[in-house]
Amino acid sequence: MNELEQLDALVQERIRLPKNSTLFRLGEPTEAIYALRSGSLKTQLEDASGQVQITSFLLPGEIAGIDGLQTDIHRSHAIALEDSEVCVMRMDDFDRLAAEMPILQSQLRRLMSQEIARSHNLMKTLGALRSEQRLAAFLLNLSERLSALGYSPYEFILRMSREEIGNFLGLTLETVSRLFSRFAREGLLKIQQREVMLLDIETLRILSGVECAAQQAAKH
Amino acid sequence: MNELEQLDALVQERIRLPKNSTLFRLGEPTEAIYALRSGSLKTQLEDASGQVQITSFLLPGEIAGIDGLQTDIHRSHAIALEDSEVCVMRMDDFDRLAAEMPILQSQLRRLMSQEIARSHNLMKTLGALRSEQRLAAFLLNLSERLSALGYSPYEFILRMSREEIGNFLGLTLETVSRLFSRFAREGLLKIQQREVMLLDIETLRILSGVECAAQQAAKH
DNA sequence: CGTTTCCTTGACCTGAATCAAAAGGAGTGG
DNA sequence: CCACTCCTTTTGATTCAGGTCAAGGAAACG
Repeated sequence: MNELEQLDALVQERIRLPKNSTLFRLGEPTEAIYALRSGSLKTQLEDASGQVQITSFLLPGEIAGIDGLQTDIHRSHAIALEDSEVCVMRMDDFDRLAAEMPILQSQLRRLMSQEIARSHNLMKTLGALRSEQRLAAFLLNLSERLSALGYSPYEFILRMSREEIGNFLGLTLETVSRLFSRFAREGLLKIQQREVMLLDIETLRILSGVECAAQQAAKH
Repeated sequence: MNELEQLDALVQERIRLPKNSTLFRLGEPTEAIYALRSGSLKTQLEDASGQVQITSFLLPGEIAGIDGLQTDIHRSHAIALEDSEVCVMRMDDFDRLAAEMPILQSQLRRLMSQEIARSHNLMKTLGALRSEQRLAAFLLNLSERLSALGYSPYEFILRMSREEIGNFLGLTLETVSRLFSRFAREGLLKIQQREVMLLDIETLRILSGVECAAQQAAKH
């Protein structure tokens, strides 16, 4: 029985989320964490001026709401990119159950640690990579996660707009669009609206920043 | 009191870190988390090509090593920016003690949640702000944290080089240097090498991105 | 259908990177 | 204490990646 299945056992309550509906909003009390069962979500920060930064796109099996456990107030919005369904794990129940099943605590710890690692990697993407590298890394990341879910790593549908991708990657929607066109022109992928087909994952991987390693290896 | 004694036992071990020494390195097993007692640290990711991204600068009271709890392997380096001292909390001991003191678990949870929030905010800085906003936000953040420690929020010493600030903020060292010069020319601060004196925190705050809110408020 | 939202593409501009040079400090050894 | 090197920082000149502005076009939607 894997971790998610165990966490699943803790859950009776489910919520259906129509496209564009919010699972939680910034400022609301944190009562639960949520495991995405189907569909996809985005989470985003928003400051006083309305300026938004998307901090993650979630796929089935991934967790929303583990920020905000500090203050008991959500620090972000979680919004469905398509009709979705989540499992609710109330923190009260969690704590009660965790008293009997200590492993739950360490599983939550793992999930949080994973989120920290993910955020740090994203900081690297935003701080150190150029636009083409960012988009290539983004596509490969999606591809891998979908693959882990049993979907094709080569062909998938983007559930988010160009603008959302751009916001997430620290680029404008025009730049994202141009990069898609260029990648398509160069034969790396095919893209039609939100349907993507990755044609040359190896080159994308090189593009995404691993190429430095290859270069350095070549020198020796 | 028993509990306090236990807590004490948890952190009896201390480590002195000379400047530039490493507390832990990427790839090493995660045996403990570390609370900084004095001095300052940086943590940084490093990929196969040697490309580095600094993910945090730590001040006394802050925690290092809570990434890596997922895989039991550190995903970053932690390096002392000056002679420093840390308290060691071995995860074995922590888990044993937490069985008797459940509050420890929730405290760790808070710390991790805090780190997630911090990373997300930084993502916003890296993804959405322009260079001057990034540096202003960086200085104000340092100022606030130092202030919380009882130091002056106006006058402090940067323990990191221009290059390290630039890396952290996704800028080049030249850009950081130019911004310091410009801020000084505009009377926002004085800077001499690594000694900073903030002269106009309000304007810095406006610069750092809150100005949008002010503008919007002004419209209504 | 018409309307709206999203995407693409082009022209142009600008903020920050890059390249280059010099100057200031800090540490070292004579 | 000075002369030396090394490292960090500053500043200038130039370039360029990506942003901004603008206009069409294609899907999606009621």
